[in-house]
Amino acid sequence: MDSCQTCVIRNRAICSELEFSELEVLNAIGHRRQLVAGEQLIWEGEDAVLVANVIEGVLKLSNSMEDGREQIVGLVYPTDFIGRPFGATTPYGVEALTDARVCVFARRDFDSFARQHPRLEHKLLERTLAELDRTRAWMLLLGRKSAEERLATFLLEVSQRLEPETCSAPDNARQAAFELPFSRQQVGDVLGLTIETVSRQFTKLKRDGVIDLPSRRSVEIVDRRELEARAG
Amino acid sequence: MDSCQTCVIRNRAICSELEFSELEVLNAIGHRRQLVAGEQLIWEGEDAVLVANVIEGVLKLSNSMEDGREQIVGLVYPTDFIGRPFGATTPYGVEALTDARVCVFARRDFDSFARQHPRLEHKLLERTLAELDRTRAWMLLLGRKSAEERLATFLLEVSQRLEPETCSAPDNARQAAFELPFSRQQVGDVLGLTIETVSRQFTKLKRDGVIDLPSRRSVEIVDRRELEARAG
DNA sequence: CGTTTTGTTGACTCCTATCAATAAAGGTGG
DNA sequence: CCACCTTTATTGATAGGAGTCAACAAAACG
Repeated sequence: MDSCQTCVIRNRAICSELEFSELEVLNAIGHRRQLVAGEQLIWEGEDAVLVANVIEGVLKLSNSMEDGREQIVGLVYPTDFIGRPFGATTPYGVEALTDARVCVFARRDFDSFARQHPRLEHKLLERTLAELDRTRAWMLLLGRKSAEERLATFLLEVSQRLEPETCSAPDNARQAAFELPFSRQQVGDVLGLTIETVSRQFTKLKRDGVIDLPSRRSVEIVDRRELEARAG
Repeated sequence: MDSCQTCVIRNRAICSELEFSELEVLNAIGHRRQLVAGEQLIWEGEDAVLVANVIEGVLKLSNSMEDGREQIVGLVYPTDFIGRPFGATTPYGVEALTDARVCVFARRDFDSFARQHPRLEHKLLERTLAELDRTRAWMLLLGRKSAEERLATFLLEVSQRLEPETCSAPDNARQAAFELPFSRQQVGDVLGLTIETVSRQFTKLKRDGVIDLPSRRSVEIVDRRELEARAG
């Protein structure tokens, strides 16, 4: 049952477009792994021994400094690819933010499989290019936006990437209400802010009637237009 | 004479590893273009009509906001690839910071050539992955580093990527003295700082004997160890 | 329930942005 | 080659936004 054939992300991850016979090979070199929230999959700077696909859950990629300062440099959602193929080391740590299921491969196995399957490499290239675009857009936020603009931008992005449990909604659906898979500290680590500043900005957006916060981790976008205006 | 055969970056760009016959095809669909400092090659958000390879010079990739705030999201040097293959739009502007020579391709021509040449796509994938790593490292700088740490980190990186005119030095040579291809404003746009803050940090590093500034655009690293310490 | 973790709020500080005035380079044309 | 003008960089004074430190509140957890 844990095979590519029954995989829920089968048609949306980089393994889509592979033929039946190819999938069997891929299935043989990879295996499923269940992660609990907070579990580390890859340590920053370690030899790049594995790569993976996210099946379910949200994970963070992060860089940190010796003195403890940390910056989340990427968030990965279902269908996203994790790890550093064709490289000696994975320059960022990977940790599950929610319970998660991933499909992991030994990097060397994956590398050689990929090199023999141009369609897979092409998919990976398209994904990597898209991720680079997203990352660069985030640089504008980190370099030039105010705390309020950062949080507003973040909430809008999360509402797009967090799809509803039910698959009935259209592909580009934006959720008005959702559960944040992040603590305040993690939101700070994504936005380059302290936890206190994040908290104050949440409070401000709520006080101004732009969002509602039914509970610690849940957010409801009350006035999307206004939130977009505040995103800069 | 303007052919791939005589190209100075022939063996270091994504076109390396292509065979003679393939190079001829590539040569036919691309052409050289000379840019003067300040010339815009691609506008932010425009249809992705062209991609290019940098032969000589330095160019910036930047994102900006309606109110004029700008963030440089990437710097490209000789052998680097420019543009957004397989995508509808190029989400950042590309402008030459120095006089530059590039080898440009219509994106559609390049896309179809690439899809037929897995070795080229593989090279492009490796480069894109490396660029993504560099970009993510930059996020730590933008999100968490102080002005002094940012400038120190920047000077160290530039000294690595700016190779000497003479090709005699080893591949990973780090220049102690070099000409910055950037104005103070551009340094600010890379680091997410204002021009005044950049200027003050330059002055401070000079006053402390870590660097010397023989002229506006030239920098000499006097105490690399100390500069590294200040880079965080 | 008590304990621990996480989040909020307040007071205050500090770093960087902003505003403003010079100073130094760089170009241009006589 | 030099005066003139423009652009770029430096420096100072001040303000403001986010960080820091600290107390408290509210969930979460056992």
